[in-house]
Amino acid sequence: MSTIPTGPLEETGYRLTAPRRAVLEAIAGATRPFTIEELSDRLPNIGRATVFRTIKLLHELDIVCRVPLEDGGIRYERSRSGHHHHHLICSECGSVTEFSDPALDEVIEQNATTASFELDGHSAELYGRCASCQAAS
Amino acid sequence: MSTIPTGPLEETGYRLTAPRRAVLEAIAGATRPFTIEELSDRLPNIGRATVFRTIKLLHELDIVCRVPLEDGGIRYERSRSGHHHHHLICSECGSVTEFSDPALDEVIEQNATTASFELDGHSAELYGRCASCQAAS
DNA sequence: GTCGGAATGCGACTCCGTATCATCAGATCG
DNA sequence: CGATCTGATGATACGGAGTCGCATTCCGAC
Repeated sequence: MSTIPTGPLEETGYRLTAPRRAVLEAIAGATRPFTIEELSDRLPNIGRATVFRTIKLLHELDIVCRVPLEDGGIRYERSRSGHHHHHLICSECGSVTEFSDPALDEVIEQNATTASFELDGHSAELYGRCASCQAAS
Repeated sequence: MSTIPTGPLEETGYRLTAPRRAVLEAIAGATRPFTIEELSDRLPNIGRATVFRTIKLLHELDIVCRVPLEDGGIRYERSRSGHHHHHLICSECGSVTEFSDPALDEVIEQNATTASFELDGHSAELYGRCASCQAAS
């Protein structure tokens, strides 16, 4: 089980409290993207509101990233790369793989430029079946 | 105000009812992406649930498309192209422009292939400021 | 015109996330 | 080490978004 750097919290003036440690540990121990509900269930001693608040904070600090599902649902995942990336989301087993591709970013930037659009950010999600689910059938 | 083909409804065995006509007309008259709430307000004689149901149906038939905003909110828009496309979303005025780019789709497919991922669908949204908002400042 | 079944409308309900606010506890400083 | 100040917590109420159940309506096929 990997640990999560607590630096970003301290450095930005946020307090490193017991509930936040607990959330960080739960996230470090997660093997797959989780919902707030699941996370909250694993932390019965911590208020639901605090879990929401903490995830929101960690999202702003790029420690976790938001994974939008095809059906509109949202899961979270520890951001491994720490910088911008995209997702391969398996609709069968729910696994999520991060990837980043300069070529993809470049094509996106080109489209923005063509439309005289001042690009600020973008998202790209790929939905389908992962390799192991294909092998399993 | 353009009209909307009713064919897709009839051809697939759905009934062309008065409420559905009203929703279709409201959508045809919309000048910008709308929320269900806004649509429902413009159709006071039609039940909220029916508006939800109708939009869901029209979305399945690709007559309207879902526009996911940066903050997680969702708007809908009449799908002009009728086929797969992406969005340029202005965070200042809220305008949405569709575009499609074979090169973008191709890069996405390449990434899927590289990861041995069986691609089923994808989404890509670009957030920033549109040309007219840039000109206005 | 009749009739069967799909569609509607109403209201209650669930789900997800946020606001409120009194209480608690990190971090800092003496 | 203990006081203090301020941000964080937790319980609960609240709000918006979307769904469900069910009695009623009405489309459209015959």
